[in-house]
Amino acid sequence: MSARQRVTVEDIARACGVSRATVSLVLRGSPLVHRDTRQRVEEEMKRQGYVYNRAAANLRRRVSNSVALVINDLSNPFFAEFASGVDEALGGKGYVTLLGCSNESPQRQQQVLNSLMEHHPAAIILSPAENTDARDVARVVGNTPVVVFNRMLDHDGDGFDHDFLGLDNRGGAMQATAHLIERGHRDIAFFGGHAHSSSCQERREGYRDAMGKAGLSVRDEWLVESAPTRVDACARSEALFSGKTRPTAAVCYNDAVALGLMLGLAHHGLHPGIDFAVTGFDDIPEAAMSMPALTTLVADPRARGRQAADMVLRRVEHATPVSPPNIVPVRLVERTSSPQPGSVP
Amino acid sequence: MSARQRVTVEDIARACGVSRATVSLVLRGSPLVHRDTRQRVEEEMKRQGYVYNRAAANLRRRVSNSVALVINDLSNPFFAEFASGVDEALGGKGYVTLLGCSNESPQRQQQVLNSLMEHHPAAIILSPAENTDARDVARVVGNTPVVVFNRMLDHDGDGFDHDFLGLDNRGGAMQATAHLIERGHRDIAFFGGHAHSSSCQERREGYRDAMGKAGLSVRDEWLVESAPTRVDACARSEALFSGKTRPTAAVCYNDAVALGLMLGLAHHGLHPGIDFAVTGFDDIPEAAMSMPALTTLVADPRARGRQAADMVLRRVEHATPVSPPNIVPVRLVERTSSPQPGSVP
DNA sequence: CTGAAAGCGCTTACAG
DNA sequence: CTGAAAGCGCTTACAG
Repeated sequence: MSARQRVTVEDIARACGVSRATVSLVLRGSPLVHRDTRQRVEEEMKRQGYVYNRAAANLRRRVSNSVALVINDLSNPFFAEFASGVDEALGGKGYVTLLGCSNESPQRQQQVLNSLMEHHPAAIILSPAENTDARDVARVVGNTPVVVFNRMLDHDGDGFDHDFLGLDNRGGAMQATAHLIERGHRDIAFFGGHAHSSSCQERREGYRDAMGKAGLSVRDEWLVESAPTRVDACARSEALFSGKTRPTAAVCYNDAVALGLMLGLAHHGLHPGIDFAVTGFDDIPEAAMSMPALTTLVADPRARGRQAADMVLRRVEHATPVSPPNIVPVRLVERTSSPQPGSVP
Repeated sequence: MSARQRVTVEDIARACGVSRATVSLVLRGSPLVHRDTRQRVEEEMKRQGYVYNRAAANLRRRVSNSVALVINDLSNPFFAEFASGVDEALGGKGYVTLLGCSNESPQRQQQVLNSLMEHHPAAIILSPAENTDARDVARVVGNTPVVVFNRMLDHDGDGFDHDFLGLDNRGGAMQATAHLIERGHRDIAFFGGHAHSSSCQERREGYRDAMGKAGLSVRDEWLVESAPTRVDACARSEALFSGKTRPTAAVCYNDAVALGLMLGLAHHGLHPGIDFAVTGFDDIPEAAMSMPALTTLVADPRARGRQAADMVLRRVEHATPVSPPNIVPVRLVERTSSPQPGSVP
């Protein structure tokens, strides 16, 4: 009673007077074993409190039922929702999620990947830290299938084969910009994000595309960088009004930035949704609940999480080759934050 | 080249002309092996791209380096931060996080626990779904150390030994209520939360304590339930004004509820922070950024995550017994959402 | 349908 | 310091 011995198939087999193989067949639901035998075995397992040791089984079968999920920033609701979607889909298919957080540090991410690889996951879902080098990732993951989410890696393509799931950043920003132009705005800024990140670059391109197509010019002082967070966006908001031509609207890098900007505007005596128009990107839950409600692009991170899990499991289970990048369209949802041009001086 | 054989200690041993035991000693950093031998082995491992199989090692050593983390709602920033803190602390101590999400469903939680148990985690950190029955949890976790976070389980104490980490809900709500009383409010409501949840009950008790101590009465219609989310709180906000004595302030179940209420007040033409006072609970990042900034209680979920990880690892590594419940004090932070009584009719 | 044997990749005494 | 042997808990052919 003291030495807490784990109960194994051996114990069950002995108690039932059958061999270990038979117990194993019961465990795996084989039709080979007689239903009476099966029932006896199952009752004995319950009686002794047997719990399957999947690690041992996986070792013997040379398979894995874990998937590593490496997240850059779990405190960002966008990625938390994504993670939740991944876990939901993996769980539904009998896989277990090995979680690792990089907190946007490529060094930490490398450690996390190394540590998770020791568990030989069947696949890896990587929402990379900013400035992740594809060659670093390639070195550690070996030939484990990888799907990269949301951001492209630096030096991508240098022989690191992986799936990619991302949003149509360019198209989304185009939609947002076109929407503001339709509303009558001509002096439109692009606000927030780190200019070196692939998603920011793509969104800026979409913005430029739409501006160019409408024959509108883009002023340098209308391209304002910020960390992709509410706090920094709020702090940087006055930069929008430092030039001589003040914009009447801003396409924001994402919702967090847009909400931060709205707050900053309020501090400057401007009323977003009345005398300044703002759009976001992502449609986080707060977007619909803000005052004014935020016009934004629906990215549905939870669905993206399920999708990433499905992509990676398809590769694992059907040994399919790497697919071309999977770029998900985003849909504009109009709310009250993007009115017609108002009384901005 | 085709049959992707995994490289094992055997391969390394053969290539170096040593035994598997020697390679194993190198892996585990034993001082027993000569430094030249060690170096040869390490180089060979690098050359062949060896990756340690920790599952095999754990099986042989009869230990585990994984900890199961079961989260009720990852899309809630409070729990996402908590999860992030757990992962950070576990990773720092060489453990890996097995993630599972219950999405507030006790049934799903049971499945998740069952699935995670097959990996024989060293410990379990459980942020339980509402209405989780302690006996269900006890049945599946066997003698694995468990720390329960944030909410008490139903039928707790019936022989299910576990650690508990929670917030001082009662004390926190007392502080918030006392703060409003100090500001001059007398008609104070308690708004939001599910009345059957332990945390809501405790917070309501703290509220009643403070009201009673100040000789103020609590009216039934001032106890308003809601789901602990922004959306539902917003929808339920008019219930505050259905009675004949309208409150001038509300102690809210948590920040999400407080933010939702503020929005609902705005829809009713009330200006929170000017003619109605509101307090929250948790201090989520949005709290400081809202308009008006939310007076609330600092719970620091990320630190709580690290703390939960430390608690559980102490039990695992030093085989310490279950501790008494660990109730963390919370600190009031005063912001602009809780002014003196205003012009409420 | 069931049993005996081998083996997944590692570690642990036990000799030398 | 190193080698040979046994074993963690399971599964997989292979016979019967």
